[in-house]
Amino acid sequence: MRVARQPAAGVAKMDCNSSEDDSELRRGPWTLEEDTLLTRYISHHGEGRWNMLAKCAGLKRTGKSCRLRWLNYLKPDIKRGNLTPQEQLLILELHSKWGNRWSKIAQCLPGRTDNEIKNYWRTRVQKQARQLNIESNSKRFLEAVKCFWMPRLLQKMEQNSSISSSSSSSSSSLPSALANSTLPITTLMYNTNHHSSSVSVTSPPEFPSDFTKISLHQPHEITQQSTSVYDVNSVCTNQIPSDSYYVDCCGYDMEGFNFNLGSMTGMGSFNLSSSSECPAAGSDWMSNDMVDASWNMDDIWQLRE
DNA sequence: AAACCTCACAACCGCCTTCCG
DNA sequence: TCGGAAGGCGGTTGTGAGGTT
Repeated sequence: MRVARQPAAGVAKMDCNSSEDDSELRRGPWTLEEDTLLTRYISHHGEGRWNMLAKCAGLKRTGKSCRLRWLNYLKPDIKRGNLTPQEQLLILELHSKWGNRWSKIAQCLPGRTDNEIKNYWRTRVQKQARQLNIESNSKRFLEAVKCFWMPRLLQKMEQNSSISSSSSSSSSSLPSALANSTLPITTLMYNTNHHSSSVSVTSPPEFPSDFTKISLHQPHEITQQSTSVYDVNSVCTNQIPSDSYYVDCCGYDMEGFNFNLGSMTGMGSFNLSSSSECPAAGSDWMSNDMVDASWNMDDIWQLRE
């Protein structure tokens, strides 16, 4: 965890409505003492009435500042650490549905704050969009997320689950990574049999009917091929090679989708091959070092070299 | 070892909405 | 019904840590 910034020397600027007390308002990083004061006060009196709370607690902070500090940092049920693949997947899904409605998205991720999700999106997702020279709010990027990133997160989840299940109970049909999922809204289904496996994310009843539905399959009945360049129609009709996972894009309008992961110049096709042209989608794209919690989409989007 | 760069994230800002007298 | 205060939210910034050159 990062060390808090040094307390800012400055105080809040005066405005026309400032009282004398306001001129002493502190800004900048919170000190341990302030955190203690705020936590102690809220534990005794509860949240709400933030301006009054700030005064009563003896904090020289605005109510807003106290609220933010509590909600984003001090609240006991806040989760720390990297976002899990499940959480990342959910964020991608919900963002594709709701856009920058961070607080709404955060409500679906217990223990995660809107600020954290917003930061995740800005620092990781938008970074990838920049690297790919795609506008992060463009349809093109959205499709890239849906068709590459999401399935890989699913695959990651499956990989995690198979590792954990093999280390515990190999006969379990519900991997612990999924069984332990805290996702409140997304139904995760996992099936495995002798030759095939799938992970599906489906919409719960309370979601609109067009809510994202993606499935990850590895159908055994399709003949192996060395490369897997195929068009979107093939994907949507399940006529795809089996050396790669594919996405069931039922929930998406894939018409006119022009995207080639390898060159970014293809028309009407995209590449999930295991060739060197697209190592991210290759058979070794998910090596063991991606299993740790710090895994992120950089691993997915290593498109070049 | 130092300078520089990038990343992550806490905190702030300003606008909008809701609440309340 | 109105106006001010408070709360909520999304966008932006500042800064320390860690990595790279």
